[in-house]
Amino acid sequence: MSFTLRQLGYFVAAAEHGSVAGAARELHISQPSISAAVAKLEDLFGVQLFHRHHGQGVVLTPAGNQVLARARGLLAHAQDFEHDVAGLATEVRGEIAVGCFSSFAPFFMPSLVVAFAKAYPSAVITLREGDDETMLAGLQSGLFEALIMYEPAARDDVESVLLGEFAPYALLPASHSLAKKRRVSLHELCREPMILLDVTPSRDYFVSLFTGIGLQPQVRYYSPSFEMVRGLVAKGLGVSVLVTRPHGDRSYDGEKLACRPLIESVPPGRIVLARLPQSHPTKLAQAFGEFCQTRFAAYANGRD
Amino acid sequence: MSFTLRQLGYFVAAAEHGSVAGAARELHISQPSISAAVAKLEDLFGVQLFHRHHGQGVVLTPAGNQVLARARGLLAHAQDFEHDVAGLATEVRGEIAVGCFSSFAPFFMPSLVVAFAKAYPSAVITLREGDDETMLAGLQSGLFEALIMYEPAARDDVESVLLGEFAPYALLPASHSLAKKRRVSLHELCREPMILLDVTPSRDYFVSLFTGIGLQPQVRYYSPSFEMVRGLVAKGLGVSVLVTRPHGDRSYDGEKLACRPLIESVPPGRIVLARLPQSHPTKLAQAFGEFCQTRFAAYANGRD
DNA sequence: GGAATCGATAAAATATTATTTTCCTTCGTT
DNA sequence: AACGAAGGAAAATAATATTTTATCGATTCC
Repeated sequence: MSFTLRQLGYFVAAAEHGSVAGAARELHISQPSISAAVAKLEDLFGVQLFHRHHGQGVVLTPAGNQVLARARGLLAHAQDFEHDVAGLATEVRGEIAVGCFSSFAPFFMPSLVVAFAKAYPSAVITLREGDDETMLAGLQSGLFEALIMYEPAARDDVESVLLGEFAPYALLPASHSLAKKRRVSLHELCREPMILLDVTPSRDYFVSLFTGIGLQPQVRYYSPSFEMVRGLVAKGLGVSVLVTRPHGDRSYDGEKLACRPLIESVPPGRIVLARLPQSHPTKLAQAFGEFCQTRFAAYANGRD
Repeated sequence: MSFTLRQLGYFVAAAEHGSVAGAARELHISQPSISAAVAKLEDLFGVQLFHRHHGQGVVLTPAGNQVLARARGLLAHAQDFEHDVAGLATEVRGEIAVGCFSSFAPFFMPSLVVAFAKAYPSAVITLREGDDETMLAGLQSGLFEALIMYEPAARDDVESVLLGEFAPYALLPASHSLAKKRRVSLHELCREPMILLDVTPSRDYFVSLFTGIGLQPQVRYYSPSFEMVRGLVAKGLGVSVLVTRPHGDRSYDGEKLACRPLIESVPPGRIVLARLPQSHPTKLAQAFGEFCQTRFAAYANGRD
């Protein structure tokens, strides 16, 4: 690619003016600049573009005419390109890939995607979900720009903002004696067989609720499936502690469940929006971040 | 237009390699060149294009991905442009505007255009005709690239190559006594009333045939129309001298004409191809010039 | 732990682009 | 015919960009 967009622009200007000097005046540059640019193009292309009529401007050769038409097209394309790219930094549009930790993806993401699409019609969200490590790796490798997940251990290559804190609750069979109380304590729960949602990093969080106050839960079943945990609890095989809570209080096979707040004041589950530190994020990425924050704030007000 | 095609190319290469250093090796330039180009683009666009993973290449940001797609498009367009323009200098295609002196345009141009179009199917000839001065002015102003005309007075801003020499002939009414001879002399003709084709520069040429040998023709009618001259001669109003000769020997109103060679050896009418001196003519212009020369050479062999 | 790879940076060298000045040609005017 | 104005080209110089040659910090692989 030997020629320059600038040279093409000078050539087009000269052609439109029928005058090198006139084009120079319009572009606020010196006349020899244009003269040199045109000469260089002619040399590069091996084709004479103008007839020089001394003291009386320039006239396109037929070849110059054909070059002019194509040059205009290319310059227009370049301008479109610049406009589009500049738009990425200044307008909320384009595509944004978002990741979400699987466990709570179905609780937040569908409505969030819809609401965001409504707020920013010219933006497109691409969604991915997966386990904690996969998602973090994907974020780092640029697979997506934003990741909604439980607050990870502090790291310098990922920055995260808190979206909301969600208090864990006890999950009991509806018929369980503890279900008669309005609130249950971890001490009471710890006497029951425990059914643990076996997903990183939730697992460690749930266990830490007990160990944090010196208790040691008796885990009877480990399951990586949220609904499996609910099913096991519903059938009376044990109790569990969870954070996210679906709308209905029945397991997939129809058994009734009871959710009760914990008596103890425990550290809540902290859901964050994680992003790679970027010196120049797109406007869309910024808008998505702000949107998540305000939306989760509203969410917290409505629930807590 | 602040960015450069070169910068875009470097960016695309880096994106394709997932590595600044790798792209540098492929392009046979130094690694900092690419690093700087990408940094400049990011600065210009206000958008981060790559995530830098130290010691492990670069990964496109989602924004970078969108820029990449458009950059590829623009670069492809630029390459097409370059290819097309280069083709003007190396291939016989495109458009060429050709002028022709009206007087003999209908004798040569239709078949010449057809033959040229057949020889170079991807070339297009645009044809114009007019009087001598208009045509020369058009050539100089770049209205067309080539001009077929009678040899003009020598000038330094137009170069011309001889296409063919055409001997003038005497045009007589078929019933005229001179028509009984195989050849006629200018002296004999000069005794008849003369009907002169009144077109520059033909007029001066025809008169000079007589004055060149000390004769003074008695011009009865001046007409700028070739067929008018033939009609007047056919009706017995006088005789004429012409160069171009149509296929039939009848005037428009059906009267019969006779054409006879001149006895004297006179300077022939010289038809030339005139062009502006161009340092870099298109391949098409060159091809047209050569085509005209070979075609007129064949023409001369067949006729003279 | 050490070698190798990758990307960013600083400084020097090189190219490219702009500007100023001057010259030459052509055109319109006197 | 002479003159000045306008337009373009050429040469010299100045200002910018780009490229290269180092060098550094960070990371991965062995």
